[in-house]
Amino acid sequence: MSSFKPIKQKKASEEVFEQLRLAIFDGKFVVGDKLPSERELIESFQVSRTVVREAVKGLEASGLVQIKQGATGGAFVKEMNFEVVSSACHDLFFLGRMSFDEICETRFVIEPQVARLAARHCTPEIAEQLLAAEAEEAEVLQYPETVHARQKVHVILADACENRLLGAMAKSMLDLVSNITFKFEPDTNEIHPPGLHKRIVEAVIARDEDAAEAAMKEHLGTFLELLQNVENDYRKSNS
Amino acid sequence: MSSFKPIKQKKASEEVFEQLRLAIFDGKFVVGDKLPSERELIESFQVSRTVVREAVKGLEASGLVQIKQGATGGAFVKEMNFEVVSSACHDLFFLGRMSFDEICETRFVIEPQVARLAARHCTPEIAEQLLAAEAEEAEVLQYPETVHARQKVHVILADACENRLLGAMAKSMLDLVSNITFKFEPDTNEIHPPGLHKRIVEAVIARDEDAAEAAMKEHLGTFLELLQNVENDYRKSNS
DNA sequence: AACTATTTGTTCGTATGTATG
DNA sequence: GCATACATACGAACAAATAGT
Repeated sequence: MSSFKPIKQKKASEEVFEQLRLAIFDGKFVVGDKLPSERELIESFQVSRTVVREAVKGLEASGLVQIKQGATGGAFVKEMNFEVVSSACHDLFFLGRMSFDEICETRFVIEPQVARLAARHCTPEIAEQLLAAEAEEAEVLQYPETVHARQKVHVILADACENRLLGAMAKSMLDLVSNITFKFEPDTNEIHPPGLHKRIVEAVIARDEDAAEAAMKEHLGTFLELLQNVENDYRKSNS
Repeated sequence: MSSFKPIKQKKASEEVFEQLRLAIFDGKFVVGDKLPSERELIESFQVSRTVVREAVKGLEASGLVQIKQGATGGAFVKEMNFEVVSSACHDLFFLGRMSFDEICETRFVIEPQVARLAARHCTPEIAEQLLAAEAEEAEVLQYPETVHARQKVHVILADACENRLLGAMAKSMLDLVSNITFKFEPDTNEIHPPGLHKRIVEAVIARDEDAAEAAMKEHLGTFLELLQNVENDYRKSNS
């Protein structure tokens, strides 16, 4: 007898939001397509302009569409890429929901596998990029403003692993670590001596998956542990 | 000479959104806090109610706040959890930006490490849960409607690994795989015979990290390869 | 360069729904 | 039941951006 319907009084804008979202998922609007204009949506959904605008605004906040104004404006379905997971991770850390240790651990888990996959899919072009990055790295090591040069190898590997999700995760963690450690500027030469990437690069180019994974593991093992200690001290002295 | 600042004619609602977002990131509002009411925000920002509403709506779509109505209503800062990365992955797949193969590969990379970490942090409570899940799994194997029982072990491990990001990723991939494979309902008993989790559970409870990782790797290796073939056939026959 | 059409951005006034005390 | 405080919703109007004529 109690099998009556639970009348879901969903908010109108949520309803519109969901329907538009589903339509995009269903491929009724593909990348580059323009959603119906506000006026048309008002007609279709029989709601006020406020409701429509809130719904479309929600789509924009979700990264699904981009809104342009003007005569040829409207809400255009955006090319969604793997940056969404990166920015989600970014938010989680800066809201204090994710610890530095978790970031390091995640790097330690993912990057060796990324190196393995990169070794599996290594092409001559990738090899060239890796060698160039490593040469540059050794060259500019004395200039402290070129810290980012030391990340190039990691970025190249992330792109070369041919798994965009894992690549995005790796790059995101890398980004967070360097953002955080930038604050207390450790002696990078000590914490990250030159030549540390050499074995990784060699293994990847040789397409030796096991060696690539092992080399990355060893690299991150010493490197991240040092960083975690430094970060720990830094946090303690600031509280 | 060209070092003038570009006059950013940002939209008012974007401006309000950004300022509120920054305030939350800065800890000026912590979890459970109520943002100022619409009226107050109108006063502070000197904008219309619509602008304020769109901005707050954007915060809600970003998962930062939850809006409640009524006398004690308002926009409350939400406990942001790792669901955001899960939903980002969800969107990416359903938009066709992520392939089934990438999902499987990601699982294959992450879950063995999750098993390793779970073994490292295994408590008597976890052990109990694992054994219960495995017993239930063996018991209900003949009922096809209980497919989800076979995922319990994975979920428990994801929660037990004490790295929320890796746990969320693992659960998200698991969820996607079972959502997808549900469509073509393969003969699960063949593809996923009973007792496959046994070695994993034993290793985790014994806190043998290497064995846990290896057992999970072996489990996923055969399992995912089969699934990928089935999915491949399914997709071909549907196009 | 000026005009026009279209579309989003912003504001205001008003009314309604919902939860608390 | 009533008052209060809040979000939700509607509609009309004007502002601003943009492309085409």
